[in-house]
Amino acid sequence: MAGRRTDTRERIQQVALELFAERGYDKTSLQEVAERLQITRPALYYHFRTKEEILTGVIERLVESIEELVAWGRQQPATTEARLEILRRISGLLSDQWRPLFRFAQVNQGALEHHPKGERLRGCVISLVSLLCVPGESAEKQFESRLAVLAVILGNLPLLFGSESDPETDLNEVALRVATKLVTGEQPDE
Amino acid sequence: MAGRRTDTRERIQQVALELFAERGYDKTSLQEVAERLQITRPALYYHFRTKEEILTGVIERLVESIEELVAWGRQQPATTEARLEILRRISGLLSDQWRPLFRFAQVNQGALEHHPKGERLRGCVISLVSLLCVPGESAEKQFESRLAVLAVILGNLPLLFGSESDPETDLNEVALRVATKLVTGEQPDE
DNA sequence: GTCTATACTCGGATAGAC
DNA sequence: GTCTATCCGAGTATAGAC
Repeated sequence: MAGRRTDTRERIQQVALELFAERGYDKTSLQEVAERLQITRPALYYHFRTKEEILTGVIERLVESIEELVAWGRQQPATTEARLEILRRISGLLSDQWRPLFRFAQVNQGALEHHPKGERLRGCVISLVSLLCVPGESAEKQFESRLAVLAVILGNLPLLFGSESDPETDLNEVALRVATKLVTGEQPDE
Repeated sequence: MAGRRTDTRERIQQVALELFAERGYDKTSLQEVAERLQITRPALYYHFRTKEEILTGVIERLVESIEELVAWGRQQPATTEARLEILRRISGLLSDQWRPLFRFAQVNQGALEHHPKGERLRGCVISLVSLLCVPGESAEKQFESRLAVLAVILGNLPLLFGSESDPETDLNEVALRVATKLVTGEQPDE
């Protein structure tokens, strides 16, 4: 897993992620990918056997980064403070490194669903959303735990939750406060 | 807007909705649509000038049904009871008539984003999600109002919120209770 | 007014030359 | 490791049959 002479493979994946996130998987032609890399279309087929295999690579990166966070989150204690820390961590990643990956996931939701690796991706997204659930709890508490994670995620997608009235507010902040309330069971603390 | 002698046009839209919801817009070929209708591919072009125009028809149905609900919801009083009634109504529609339409919207999120009519669809989905917002309220309250609607919607997408531990629970019921709490500001009433 | 036959273009994919 | 040539399938356009 080392000593690759050129970096073409990685560059393809990077350009593909960009284009897939912008225009969507299906609407992105390999022609465009090749052009942006200054190579010809069939040249791509040296590095990947199929267009879908390029997708696979991008999905794997997404899956790995989520699984990493889930693994970390699982070995945190079940205290309220630790759970809030998990929420903050998710929010931080989303507004930073994860942004393009999540944009990609959102735009290509349909393509991901029919992809071989889609099952695994779905599984780890569920793990992420369920990270704050405690096994013994009631169905309602579990739903609230998941909703809290979702709230933080949605706080990073202004499209749906942008408040027309006052666009100044930091949506992330608001989402985090609402998620906190959901997890702690209402505690306005102000 | 009446007196069409054959129903081919409607049948195309119906079959298209089915296939788009199943396999996704891009992965559905006009060949498949035509085959399922027992006509030839070019015959579709008599009724619709392009594949995208078929999509447009499906989107319009979706938009209309949402706008209808939003219009009704907007003329409800701002009382707590009325807001809960709105949530119940959304939940009811989702688990019934809207199910295929929402599955379609979910699978084809990417395609919808790049469609001319996508803007309008997005707008009316935002209206739907914001239906319980009251203009003067704090950003937090508004976020919670939107989250309540989302919760009800998510309660109908078992994929993400299914509880492994006890799959017997009616997710809709749970979602509705959680949404109620969000709207009324915590009131366990049990 | 409704559909079929045919043909064109473009994008994904393969084989083989350099 | 990349390019040329080529194939195939899908969206699209048009002519014309009924």
